[in-house]
Amino acid sequence: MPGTVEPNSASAPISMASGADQTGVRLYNERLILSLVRRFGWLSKIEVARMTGLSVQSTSAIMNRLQADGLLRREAPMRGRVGQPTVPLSLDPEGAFSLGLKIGRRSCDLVLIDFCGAVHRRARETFAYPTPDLVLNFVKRALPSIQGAMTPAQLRRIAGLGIAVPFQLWNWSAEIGAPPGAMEVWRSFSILEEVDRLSGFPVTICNDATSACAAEFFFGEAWRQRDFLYFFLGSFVGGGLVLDGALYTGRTGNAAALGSMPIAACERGSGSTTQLIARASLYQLERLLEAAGRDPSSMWRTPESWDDFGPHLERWIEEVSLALAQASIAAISVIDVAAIVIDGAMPIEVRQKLCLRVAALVETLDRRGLSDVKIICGVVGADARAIGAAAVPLIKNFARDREVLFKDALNGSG
Amino acid sequence: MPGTVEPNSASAPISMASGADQTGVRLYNERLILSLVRRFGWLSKIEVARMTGLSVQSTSAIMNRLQADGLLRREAPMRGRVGQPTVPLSLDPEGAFSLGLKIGRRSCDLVLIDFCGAVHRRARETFAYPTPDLVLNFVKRALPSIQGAMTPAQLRRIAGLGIAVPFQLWNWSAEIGAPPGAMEVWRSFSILEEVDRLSGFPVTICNDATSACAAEFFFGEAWRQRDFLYFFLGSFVGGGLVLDGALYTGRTGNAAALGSMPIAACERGSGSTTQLIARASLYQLERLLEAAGRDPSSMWRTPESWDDFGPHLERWIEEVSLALAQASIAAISVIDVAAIVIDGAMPIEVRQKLCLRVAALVETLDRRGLSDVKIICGVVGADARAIGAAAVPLIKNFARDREVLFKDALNGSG
DNA sequence: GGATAATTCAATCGGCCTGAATTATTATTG
DNA sequence: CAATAATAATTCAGGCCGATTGAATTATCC
Repeated sequence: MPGTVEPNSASAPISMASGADQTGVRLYNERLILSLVRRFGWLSKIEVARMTGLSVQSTSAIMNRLQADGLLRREAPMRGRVGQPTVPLSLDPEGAFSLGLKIGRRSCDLVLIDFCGAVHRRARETFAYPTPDLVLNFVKRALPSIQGAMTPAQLRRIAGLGIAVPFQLWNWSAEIGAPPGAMEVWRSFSILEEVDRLSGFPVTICNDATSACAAEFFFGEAWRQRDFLYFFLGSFVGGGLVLDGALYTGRTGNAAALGSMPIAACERGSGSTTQLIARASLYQLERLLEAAGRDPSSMWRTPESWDDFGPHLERWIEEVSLALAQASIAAISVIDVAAIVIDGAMPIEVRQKLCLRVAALVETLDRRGLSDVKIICGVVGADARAIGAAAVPLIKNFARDREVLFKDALNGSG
Repeated sequence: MPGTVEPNSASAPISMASGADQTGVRLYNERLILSLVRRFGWLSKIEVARMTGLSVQSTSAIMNRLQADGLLRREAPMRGRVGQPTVPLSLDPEGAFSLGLKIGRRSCDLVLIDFCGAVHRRARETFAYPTPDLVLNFVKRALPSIQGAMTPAQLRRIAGLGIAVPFQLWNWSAEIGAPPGAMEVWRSFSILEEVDRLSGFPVTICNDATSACAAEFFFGEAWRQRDFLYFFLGSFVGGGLVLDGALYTGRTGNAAALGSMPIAACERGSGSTTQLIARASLYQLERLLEAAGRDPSSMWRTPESWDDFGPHLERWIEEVSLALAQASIAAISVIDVAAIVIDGAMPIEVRQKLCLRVAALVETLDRRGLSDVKIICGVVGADARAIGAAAVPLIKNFARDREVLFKDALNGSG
């Protein structure tokens, strides 16, 4: 019997792949244009048409629609050249709003940002260590207060609420400084569901470092890179990843769990490894300061100035750089990103020093077979996690996903 | 002056992002459907409609077109249930052909495969070490011979020629066994351009392990995984990556250069690292055998049976497993793939033993903060590089790229 | 007023969608 | 056991939506 084929397990994990239609095209083009405008600050319709390859007429129609929707804003026409003046269009900051909840080791923050990433309002609560009750009560108080200050029009434009939370809080509880077992509640507690119940708009959750990466991607300078890997040094170090101009969150929202990367131990012999998290986190600096009889609390109180930490800071930077350099090499042997961005809850000078040192150390390592990589300093800083948490709903709504439908990718099936 | 915005560097690296139109939708849906049929062996129009969310009418139109194009083939209708019988459609093996050129350490292969990955013809040349002349002359002889045996209709359906070549051949030349400096010619020699001149159809080039990954992705079993990381153990170990159901080749075609990953040295103290390539490659087994006074050439001659290598093989497997386990953990802390596939130019039993051992060792490592990962044995084996090289042009033409345009990803810009 | 550049108006095309009709099989029934 | 009903797969016809092409309009500088 010809053509009797066997396979077809038929146990299709139903609809894992969706077909496309015109509405998808519209959505795709709208987001593409918004991304371009975000990226270049402002653009004229003609420039957008040239960049996208869309016809001027279509571009015009789409951008007029976006303007009518309040997402784009007409700027003052630019005269001086022959012909009708260029009308620049830029993002309207009031085009959308988003909330970000960052849950940290000793504080949590709730911020309201606009479409351009500016922080409009913020609330903060500090604690010895985080518990679900503390966080929820904080949200219950802070959320109405923030919403109360918004106009009805603004309220309608809230895209969602993003949560940035360290993954597996219950691990590393000793390092957090919580009593043994105190963090176990987080294992079964769904902060997403609880906040969802309180808020009334879409809630997303993301690893805190991936959130920080989202901030750098959407509002920072790193968009100049098409792909980049991102380290955020908070109490614990973590990471994020941007691929093909889109934030990569992975199956579990835990993509780029760089803190868990094994790093060859420096001192000990016998090829043992320790996780990056135990080598490149801020809590190690805290330990160093404590061991030297210093009060480390200013680390967290004034993340703008660490001028008086002296040799302890230097020592920490050196150790961290070594670990980050090794992690960077390991990472680009998995994904050949063009750039690695380093940011953290620390003064800009410290971040810059760190970046330079990592860049120098990377040069000393065995890079045979690897493409070159730039080490770049993040620009958002300590707030990146909260702002990034808020950025995630905006990205979900207004940034382009992985790109398809290249118009020049012709000859499909002939 | 209100609205005078500064940025807009205007130095737009012209058209980095293309807009979408209906032809893109068509292309996308065609490729999506071809991928689904490839994946499930055969599917009826109704099943495809259900999986994609496309209307039955559109699905029918698209699949009829693909059938008219010779890419899909009607199988015998299946009776037995109420209603009109189901007509299964499967890939037509004659729908497309592709050529793969694999350049290796001691041989090069040229294969012709069909749309389903079956090898129709092959040619091989062996040498002490590869030189551009040897390879080009081989192609000049083998290509006409292979093409000569094809019908005109088949010739018209050749999608292209893919080249699989180790990256940076000039590094590791000592390990290849070439005289010092002999591999330097490769530094400036563009095999792509030369073969392009000879062949007349589109030529692509790809790292050899990424090519092998392409074979596993397109023809192997690993498509069951949406994302996976891939190790191929040849003379040198290398890797590949599949993300979101698409082969990830990276900026340089050198994505997942896993061979360059730093691995904590086992014996030596002081936290030094060595590249994975020096820990998990077949040439180390060759060295072991040579050191034991054995002739290692049967390794390459009979990659189906290594029965008599005894304890040397065992020792090699143990060392390689340790290195691969460490590399696996490092890799999933960068990308949280659900599965890691291990394949290589070795007997199936050896591959299986290796996979089991790696899986066991992964369990013993510190995986805090990481998602679980399956270790899977590749099914293609030694031929994966040549077949994969040929698969690349097919993938470029007929597999879906990164996916966008989810129909259910609604609410774009309200 | 002429050249140039930005923008819009009008008509067409391509691809998917909805709704109705057709076809081929199995199940039911007098 | 033949006629009819039920079911499933497929196709035909008309409409919608969004991008395209071509022509016209507007605003500036020379």
